[in-house]
Amino acid sequence: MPENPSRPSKQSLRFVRAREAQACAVMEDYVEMIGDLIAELGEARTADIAERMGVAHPTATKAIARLKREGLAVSRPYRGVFLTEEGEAMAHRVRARHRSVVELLVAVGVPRETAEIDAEGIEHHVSQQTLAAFDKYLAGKE
Amino acid sequence: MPENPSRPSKQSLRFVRAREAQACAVMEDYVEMIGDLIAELGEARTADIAERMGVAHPTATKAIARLKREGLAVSRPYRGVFLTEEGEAMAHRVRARHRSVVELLVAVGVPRETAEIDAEGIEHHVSQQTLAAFDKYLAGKE
DNA sequence: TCTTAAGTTTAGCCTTGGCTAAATAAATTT
DNA sequence: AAATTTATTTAGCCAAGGCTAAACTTAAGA
Repeated sequence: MPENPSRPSKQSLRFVRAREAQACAVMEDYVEMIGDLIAELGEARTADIAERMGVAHPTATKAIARLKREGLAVSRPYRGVFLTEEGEAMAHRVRARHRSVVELLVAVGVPRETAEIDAEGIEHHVSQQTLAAFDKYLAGKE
Repeated sequence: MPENPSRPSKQSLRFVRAREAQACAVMEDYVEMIGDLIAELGEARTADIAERMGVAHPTATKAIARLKREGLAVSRPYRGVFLTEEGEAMAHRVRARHRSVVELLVAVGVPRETAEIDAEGIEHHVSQQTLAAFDKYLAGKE
């Protein structure tokens, strides 16, 4: 069997990795957003989540269902959404990474507003090692 | 009508952008890969494309069909795939951007091997402005 | 309280991008 | 030339993540 996607060749590894990262991206975004809303407003409602994510309500509802299924969030019907400990932890991690990515982009000369936009897509593909390098670089800058 | 996904709020813009970028990502990867294979081997066969992208044959076949539908590639049944002028142009653009992203990551201290992996996901979210900033930064470092 | 307004969920559709299994075509070997 | 191997495509499945329209709950106002 010369072809076996479960044991990818050296060449294809980075594509497989990128796809894996992408699969987490949406969940990470929702978790972070729910964290933000709770911090700001005390609770995260479907409508607010949808509005800020730029999607229709039912899309947010589906995403929330998936978060619950994966143990990242909890909610009772027609009530606000809250994060589990695991969700909370992910939100913190994601928020910190987001900040580092934005700061690094700014540090190398990207306008802040552009950095904010691009970071939203970039952050999900920044590995531990790369994040560590970013933080070290930023620490070295002052 | 307070909610209208087609005119996203300021808050949600960056998510909409990230989703748009993601939608192009797969096409960009295939186009670049086809370009690589043609450069290396003179033609791009389905099996080779699939192998290097880390997917099963039929997945590559489907992607190729979409490339053709969008005017980026051409092929006759059971024959190799080739790029249109538009596809060629995209391949060049993507390749250049990829190089810049890798070099920037290396320049800020990311190990080259990690940079190669992470760049694969990151590159698709690097806007013109950010790319310009990267190139300027790299030129300054020379 | 009862009606209306606002918010949430459910139902059902679409596309993308994965997959496996089967059919078909091309190339190679005997 | 025929048979076998190799390569490609087709068929059909699945999940994710979009959407709209309709149903259902909750909250608010008359």
